[in-house]
Amino acid sequence: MSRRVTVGLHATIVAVTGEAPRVLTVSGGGADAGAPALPFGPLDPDRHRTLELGLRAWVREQTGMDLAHVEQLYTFGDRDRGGAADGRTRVIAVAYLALVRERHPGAGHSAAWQPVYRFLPWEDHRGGEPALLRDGIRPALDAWIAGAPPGAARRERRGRADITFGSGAAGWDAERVLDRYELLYEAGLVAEARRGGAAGDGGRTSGGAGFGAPLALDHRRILATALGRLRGKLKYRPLVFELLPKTFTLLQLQRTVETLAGIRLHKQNFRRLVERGALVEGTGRRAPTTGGRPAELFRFRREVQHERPAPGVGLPGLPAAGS
Amino acid sequence: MSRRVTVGLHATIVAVTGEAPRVLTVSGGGADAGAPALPFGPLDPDRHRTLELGLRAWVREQTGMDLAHVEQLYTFGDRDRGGAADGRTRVIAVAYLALVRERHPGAGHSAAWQPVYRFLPWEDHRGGEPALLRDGIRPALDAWIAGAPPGAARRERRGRADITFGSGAAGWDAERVLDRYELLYEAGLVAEARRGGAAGDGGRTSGGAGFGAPLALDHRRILATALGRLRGKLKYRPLVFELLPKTFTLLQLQRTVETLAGIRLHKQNFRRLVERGALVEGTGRRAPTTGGRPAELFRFRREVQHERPAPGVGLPGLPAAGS
DNA sequence: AGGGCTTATGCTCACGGTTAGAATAACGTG
DNA sequence: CACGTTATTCTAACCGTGAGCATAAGCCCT
Repeated sequence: MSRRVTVGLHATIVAVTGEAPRVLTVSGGGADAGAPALPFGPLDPDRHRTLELGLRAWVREQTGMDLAHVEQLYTFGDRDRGGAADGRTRVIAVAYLALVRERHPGAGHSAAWQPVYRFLPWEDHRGGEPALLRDGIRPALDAWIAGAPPGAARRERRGRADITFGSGAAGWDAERVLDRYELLYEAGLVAEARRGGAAGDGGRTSGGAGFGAPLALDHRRILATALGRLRGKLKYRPLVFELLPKTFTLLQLQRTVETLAGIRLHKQNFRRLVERGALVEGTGRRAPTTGGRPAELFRFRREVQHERPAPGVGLPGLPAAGS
Repeated sequence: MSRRVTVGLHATIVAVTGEAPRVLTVSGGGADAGAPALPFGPLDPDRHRTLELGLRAWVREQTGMDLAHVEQLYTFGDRDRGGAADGRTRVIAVAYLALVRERHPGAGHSAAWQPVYRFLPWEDHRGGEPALLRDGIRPALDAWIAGAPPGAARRERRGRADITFGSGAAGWDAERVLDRYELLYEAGLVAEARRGGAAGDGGRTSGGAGFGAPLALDHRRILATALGRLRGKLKYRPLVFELLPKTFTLLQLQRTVETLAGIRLHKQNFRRLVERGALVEGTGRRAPTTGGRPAELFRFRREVQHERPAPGVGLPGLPAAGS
């Protein structure tokens, strides 16, 4: 007897406040042991004219929030990804990334902002390589590597770990968020890997409950996809400005980028890049001083998008785009 | 009464032969006047364990072809995108890009290879800017721009046209394939815009049947998405090698990249880039001569993927990745 | 008022990669 | 053996980036 197909719309809503990227979560529904979830709901084929409109409707309902910038991320459809109450429905998930400025979860809703790096703690390298990586993850990965039969299989694991988590020659590539999460998943080092999926190693490599806080369903995978995409896109699209107030100082701008990219940037060079790219223009006004020389307030020049092909803030490793 | 939801799996299968990128099509089904279609079929929630496996199954059935490299592109779900026989079913489309080496459509199938640039003729700039662009598209776009009320609205159209089709300061950005198709669609300059969608201008701006050959449903939009993604990804992923025989000359490699990117590259620099990136290694053998000094045959070094973070062939405009 | 602290802003220098060609090598052909 | 063709090597100018020094402009303190 044929199963039904349902399409779920999932929103990764990101804001930056207090030098931390945050994601909006709702209280996890049912299946998993109360892990928080991303806002989501099924596509209503009658009421939702487009997928994106359906997403906006669900988000408004669950969080009271209107989304500005929204983009599609990826569609997940494995049979075992969960999300179905019964076994008779096949649930496809279309995941979106949304960026918002405000911070009010909308009164009367159970939505709450959570720091992104609670779920992906190994991704924040602003204070150097996190201790968790050195003391927890790398050793666990080494064990996972050693768990493979010697020879090609083991070299294969070693190569993947080196390239995704950066080691030796290859540095840390901030964009490989999804690769890293998936590697940890396969190695049985995140809690979700033990919820029914086929963990490569049976999960025996890990000691505790896995690294980072879990989310419901495959929502942490979606979050990893979102962060990776966001980091990549910062370089060639002026997305940061969706997260900032109308006027801001260059340091605020820099901090926001650093917060998302998870790395520190050279101040003077960052300033040069932004100004040479004509991404901002100074308002004459200065910001309320915070201890030093007061900074000028800038505003985003929306026109750039109609002037240059790929305006972005430029992250190290890859030169800024636009010949 | 609630409509049903169906998920369609669509494949953009690309190969390069004879200095032209080609896409595999099947004879268009039903609705549209026989325009060719991409291979596709509905997800069977019972039989297809993952979306990608479902796609492979449909492609094998319709074209007798086994796919190697497959990646997801985008999910289309607008209510008016068509694809439903009756009005009672909501059809979501998950589109994929696949790269293949071979050229045999598999005997006994109606599948055929079509040059990609038949459908997107304005995208091939290898011989300089195509005449169609100068004599056909730009004038038509100018008319579309002039059709907007003076002031902000008109400036808006002008800006979009300039940035997507490159004009004046902004050069031609090979990756903006989708932007260009969508602009032409909005301007009523492609045949699909008149099949029921809400064309911005009612289509009155265009003379003939629209630029480029149409495909069934929204398949030309999918093709544009695929080509744009492919062009972008060439830079930081060694995808070209999926399209080449096991050994090849550097010129063959260059021609394949040029073919996809739609632009010509500087020979000496291309060679240096590829060699410095350690993407290939020479076999001692030489290629059968074609008139000049015989070229050495190279092979792809698969190991690079485990050595460097973002190996690709590098297109002009954006420097090659990997610091 | 002046020293010291803090953050903002301006400027320079070296390095590495890219662009654009010139120059040379190796093969077939008339 | 000169010539046309394609392959391969090398150079020189240029540009953007990475890193750090130097100066400016506020505050707080004595």
